[in-house]
Amino acid sequence: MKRITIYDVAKEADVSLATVSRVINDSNVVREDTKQRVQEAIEKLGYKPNAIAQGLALSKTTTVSIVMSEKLFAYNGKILNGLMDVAKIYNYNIMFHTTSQGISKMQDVIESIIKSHVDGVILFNDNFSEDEMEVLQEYQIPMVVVGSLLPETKVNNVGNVYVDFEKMAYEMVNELFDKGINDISLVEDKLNLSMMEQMRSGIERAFHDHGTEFKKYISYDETYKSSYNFLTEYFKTNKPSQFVFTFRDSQAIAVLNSCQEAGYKIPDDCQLVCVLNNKYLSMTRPNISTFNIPEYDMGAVSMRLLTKMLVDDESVRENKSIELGYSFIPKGTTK
Amino acid sequence: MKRITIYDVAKEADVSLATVSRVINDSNVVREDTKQRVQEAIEKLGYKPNAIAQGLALSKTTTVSIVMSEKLFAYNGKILNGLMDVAKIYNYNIMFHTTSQGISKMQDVIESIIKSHVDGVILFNDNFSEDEMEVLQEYQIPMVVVGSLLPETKVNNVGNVYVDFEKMAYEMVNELFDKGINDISLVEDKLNLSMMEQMRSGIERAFHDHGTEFKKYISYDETYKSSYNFLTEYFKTNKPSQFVFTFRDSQAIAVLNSCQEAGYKIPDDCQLVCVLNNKYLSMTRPNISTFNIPEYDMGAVSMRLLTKMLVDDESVRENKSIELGYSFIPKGTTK
DNA sequence: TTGTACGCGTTATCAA
DNA sequence: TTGATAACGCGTACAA
Repeated sequence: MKRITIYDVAKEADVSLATVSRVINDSNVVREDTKQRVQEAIEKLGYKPNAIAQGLALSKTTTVSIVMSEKLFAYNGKILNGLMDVAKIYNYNIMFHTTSQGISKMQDVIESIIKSHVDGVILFNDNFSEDEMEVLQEYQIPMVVVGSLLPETKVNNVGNVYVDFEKMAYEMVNELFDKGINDISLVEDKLNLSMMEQMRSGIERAFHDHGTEFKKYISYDETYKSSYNFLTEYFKTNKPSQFVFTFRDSQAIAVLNSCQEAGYKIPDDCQLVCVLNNKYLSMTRPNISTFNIPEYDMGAVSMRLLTKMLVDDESVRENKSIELGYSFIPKGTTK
Repeated sequence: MKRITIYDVAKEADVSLATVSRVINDSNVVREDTKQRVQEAIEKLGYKPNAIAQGLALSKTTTVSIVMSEKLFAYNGKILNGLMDVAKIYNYNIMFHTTSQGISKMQDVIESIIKSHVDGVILFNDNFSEDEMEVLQEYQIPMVVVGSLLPETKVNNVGNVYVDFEKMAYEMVNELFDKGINDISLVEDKLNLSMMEQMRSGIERAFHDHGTEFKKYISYDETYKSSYNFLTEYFKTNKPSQFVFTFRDSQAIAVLNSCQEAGYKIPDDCQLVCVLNNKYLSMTRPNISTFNIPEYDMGAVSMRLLTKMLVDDESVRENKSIELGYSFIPKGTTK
């Protein structure tokens, strides 16, 4: 079955292809009755414009690339939801790229982004180096980074939608100090290293403000099982900290389970917070305290920012950096 | 910055664009020294072929569409991983489409698939009607459906990679009957309705084989919270079934928590199985028994099947339906 | 208001 | 072995 082209429609409606093109693109110079005829022909033949040919003619694909690490997207469902919903509203197609250590290096992803001539790119944090961003920049591909605050960089003109994890950690630790709590741990999340870095630096700043030094940055393997095993062993000879920051659900649950099984009471012996919120935190006993990070909005705002940059870069030249708020959700693991 | 085209390379290497094209596409008729010259020019200018133009010229985009419902992809991470890895190997780009009730109806997704001229489509179950598949079929777009067994349909020539949930349920229930257990419930999962249908029919068949009738197909709202609340209320006046099938982690955990809190012992008073396995099932006490569904393989096999269909449909004409195995993983909620 | 003709960047066919 | 040139399907100046 041959695909219907604009020529077929033109012949059917007995006009030139230019006229058909005008009808498709809502030009208002077409006379009403010919417009009618053309639309009937389109309907009759079931014509759909070829986006590839349009892309070539216009040098515009109405497609944006989303890049995230293979391990992350199970956790970033809501961000992805936000991205997809807004992309749908603006009629953008999504090219989806994942990166992982072995099979798909960022290098290949960049290569395919450039070849595909997508109109813009959305990058998740922890996925790329500055060099890699510069490559994209050379090709003038509009770009927004979603996740945490982008460090000062020579790569300019990049959109950034973020939550200020540094501030979040800083404020929380200050409050803890006010309550007399100073034995605080931060459990590393290898999937979100840039966010970890910011939280750590916020905590360090708070410690420093109180004339002391933060030492309990805990780093071990990334799976629930190994975390759980590590901690179970650890708690045989060590007491838990007064307060533990974790980033993801599974880390928090590992702490909760191992700690409770070692005979410690939560939140009495050890308070616990998990930064990223999801339903699993409500399935434990007690429920795990967390933050309300506006994940869906992070996606939605990022995509909206990108579309603005695509339509008219000037209009957003000065405010490509958008901070989103957060709030603490106390549950059963803090007091 | 103007993008480098094949013309620029031709001029730089002092050959015609035809020759450049031959070098790019590994034609073996090019003399070695000119090939050298061209490659140097490509290198020097940083030329990358424009995939859009290639797509137009070849009527082939090396892009495949993946369609899944917005709510599902948080659960289908592993399938997606399998899909992406294999796509990467065969150098296919991925167009990612999500469907949801409001914003992006399947109709729009189909429209954009057709316009994009992707080479093939991978559909997740529960995402489309037979009519919608027929539309894709009309446009001759190769298609594979991943998830559960496709029912007999007039839409032919569709790939299908599946796990036989009907058999799984049937076998398990038979074993239960052998052990004298006949009070069995199946909790509906609204996110995976076609799989539910198959499990239900497997259970019904087993009941029928034993001369009785299956009645405990339980259906309520889909979130953890509402499930938990429903069950908590339910167990105030009702005993749990001897054996409960759930599909997703949150449903299983809702049963586990509410049941235990109502004073029932698991697995003594009530046995529990969750079909889809993930790490959260190991975070509960006791750990929840489950099945090993080869999710990653489902994705990988699907994509490989699709690429085969794209390259040479004849070679796979007779075996487009691929069943993958499963196995039971007993943990603490069964005995 | 409509049509003609060129350009978008490739591949492929044919001559040379 | 190489080079012109016609497609691929569309948008758009420009002409009519």
